[in-house]
Amino acid sequence: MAKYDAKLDAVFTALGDPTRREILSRLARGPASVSELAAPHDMALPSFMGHLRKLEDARLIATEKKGRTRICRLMPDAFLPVTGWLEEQRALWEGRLDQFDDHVTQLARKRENDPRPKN
Amino acid sequence: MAKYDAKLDAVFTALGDPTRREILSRLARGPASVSELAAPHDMALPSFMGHLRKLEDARLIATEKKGRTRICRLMPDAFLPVTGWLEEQRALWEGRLDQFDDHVTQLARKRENDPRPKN
DNA sequence: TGCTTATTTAGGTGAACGGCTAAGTTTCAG
DNA sequence: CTGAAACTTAGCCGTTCACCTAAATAAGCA
Repeated sequence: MAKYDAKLDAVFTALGDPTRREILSRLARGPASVSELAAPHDMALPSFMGHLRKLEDARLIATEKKGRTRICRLMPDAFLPVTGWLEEQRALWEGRLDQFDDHVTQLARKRENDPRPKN
Repeated sequence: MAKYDAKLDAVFTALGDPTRREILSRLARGPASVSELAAPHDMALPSFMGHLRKLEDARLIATEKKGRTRICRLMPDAFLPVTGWLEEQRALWEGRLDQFDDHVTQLARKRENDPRPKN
């Protein structure tokens, strides 16, 4: 477990910014050039490129230069560590609920055998 | 859609730190006091409290002061916006794949009616 | 009351973030 | 060959991050 940890840092923090999430949503619909991606974002290009950089560092996107334009595309597998971690957490949490259920069940059983021990 | 956006920022960036993810994993097994939580983390308490603060701001945990100790517990519902967003992305992505399939299918059909148009 | 435990507050540091402008570089189009 | 398009590099700026130490507070307990 926790094999993905190094990547989780990069991916989660990359997802922690609305601009970057919007970029991903756009790219989910298909590849696009930098300026196409940047157009809806009221931001200087260098700032915008910073976001692309982070997404690429986190392997959430890959880019390729074609002539003078750079094409970006989504790398959906990069979400796997994230969904994996969330799944782990859910398992832990539900495991805990099960224990709680067991506990309650056991209490109930005890009460049946020996009703109102004290109270 | 995107109703959760404000929360997504806080939750994703909260999850972007390994210390904070470990805290969540620990709390998935049940509530704990600040010092219990801090024990495995080689870090000064004030630093550690900073992490708890962020988790609480993101509503991933809730805390309550009991006497001189503060008890922390997981708030698993805070993951819903995250899983929701990931689900949205997956839907977009798969929608795109479907379109691609359609496109290929159409090309194939065309080719059957009119084999080797050029090549 | 006074000691100890469990935070909490205050404040400081260096690095990273998210934004900017200005000035390249590379490629395409005429 | 020249100019516009599409990035790219360099560098500055104020804020937030993730740490730290030192000192203050609050609550049990002997």
